[in-house]
Amino acid sequence: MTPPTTFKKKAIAPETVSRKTGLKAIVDCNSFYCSCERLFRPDLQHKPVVVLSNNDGCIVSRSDEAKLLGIAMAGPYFMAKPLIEQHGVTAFSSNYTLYGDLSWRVMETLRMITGKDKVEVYSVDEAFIDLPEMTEQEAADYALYIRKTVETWTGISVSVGIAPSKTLAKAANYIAKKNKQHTQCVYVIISEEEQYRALSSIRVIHLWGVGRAYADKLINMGITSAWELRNMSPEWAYKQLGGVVGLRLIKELRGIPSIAMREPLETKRMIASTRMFGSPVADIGSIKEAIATYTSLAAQKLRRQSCAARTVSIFIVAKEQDHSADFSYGNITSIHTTLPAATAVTNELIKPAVALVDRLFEEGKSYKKAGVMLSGLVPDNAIQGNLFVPEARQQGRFLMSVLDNINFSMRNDVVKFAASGTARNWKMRQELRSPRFTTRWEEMFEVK
DNA sequence: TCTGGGGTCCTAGGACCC
DNA sequence: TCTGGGGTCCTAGGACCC
Repeated sequence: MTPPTTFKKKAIAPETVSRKTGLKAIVDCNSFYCSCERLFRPDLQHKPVVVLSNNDGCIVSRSDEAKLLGIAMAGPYFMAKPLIEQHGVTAFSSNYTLYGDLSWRVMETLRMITGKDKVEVYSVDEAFIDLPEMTEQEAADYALYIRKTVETWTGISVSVGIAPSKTLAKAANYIAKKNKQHTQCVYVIISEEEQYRALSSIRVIHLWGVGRAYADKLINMGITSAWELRNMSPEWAYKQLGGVVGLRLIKELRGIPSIAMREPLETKRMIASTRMFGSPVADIGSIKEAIATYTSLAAQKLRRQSCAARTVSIFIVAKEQDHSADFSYGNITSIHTTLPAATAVTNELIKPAVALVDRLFEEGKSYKKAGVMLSGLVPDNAIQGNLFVPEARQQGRFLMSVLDNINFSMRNDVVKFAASGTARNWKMRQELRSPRFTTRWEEMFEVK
């Protein structure tokens, strides 16, 4: 079984061997946030529903009925408002506590069906699943089984795509969603004929890994369908589509898995907490309160993944003076500081973060957004073993875990740091939020 | 008047080291 | 006057994702 002596490390490209690697599934919740809201409002079944982003700024989820009315995804709420009122669309502010809980139930269901270590949670409403080799028919049956089980156990409807690679599975999922009656929300791409049929029907912009910039470029070159892209050479893709990224894309489209399944317990390398303000803020005190609050949020996330941070960055975004400016290129200023030692203790992060505000804030300007980023993350046990960490630090860590538990089970603002302030005139609008049915006793769903 | 909030990966270039 | 070849780490910026 030893390789021939002439074997050279780079001479043989293993991917040309086309080994049998099984299949990948992507399970994607249909209009996830809307589905969550409707779960507790059966009267809204088959009625148009939208869910808004933080601050009620954009539309981030639309039911099929809302899509049919022509309400744009990620469009500003105020622009869609006439359409929403005209058709009696129900709008909700986002309720992340509720969505997070339902997401967990969906993912648990998938883990119970397919095995704990087979599921890679990709986002709040999507997961990849590692599957063994199957025929096209077996895969279709299995996809249907997944869909029905998740729906029965959680009340959330999902679409399932199955293919040899993640990118093809995403493409299959796209077709499943596009054509719900016909596909029953499942689609499988395995054989070359099927790859041809499926990819010919998909525009490049709808591929996973192709965004606006690349799509424009491809269309300018006369490449419009996913099938045409698939048939370009790897060398061409390397040159035109961002090096190894493009190379991977082409391979994946040919059914050669090149994006690996991720370890389930992988941790984030950077943690951010940022928000728009409810209304523009011009005094430094309020900005500091906001930064302190975001820092404690970020610190909670940090501890949840058992890490500590070495670098603290903050940014603030000034309100544009002229209205012609493209809003996404706002007047953003940022600054960072490196701590003497990594920490996960909230007040050790708040202090430097708030100090940075003094260096960024300009008197006379008003601001619409601020944020905190924690990076240079290291596992927390790396610091716990440090002999030079004073006793007080250990106590600080204990206090933090108590605080996290309280905040998890009670209203988030019951316990907070004094630096976060109490007036909170900068906080975001959330006028249309539904109750946290599944995680707050006092807001639990009532059966009549 | 009103436009989200997270993230990831990759590349290039500079500083610095041996 | 000559001025290598490798490596690491960091930062900025671009592209993408949900």
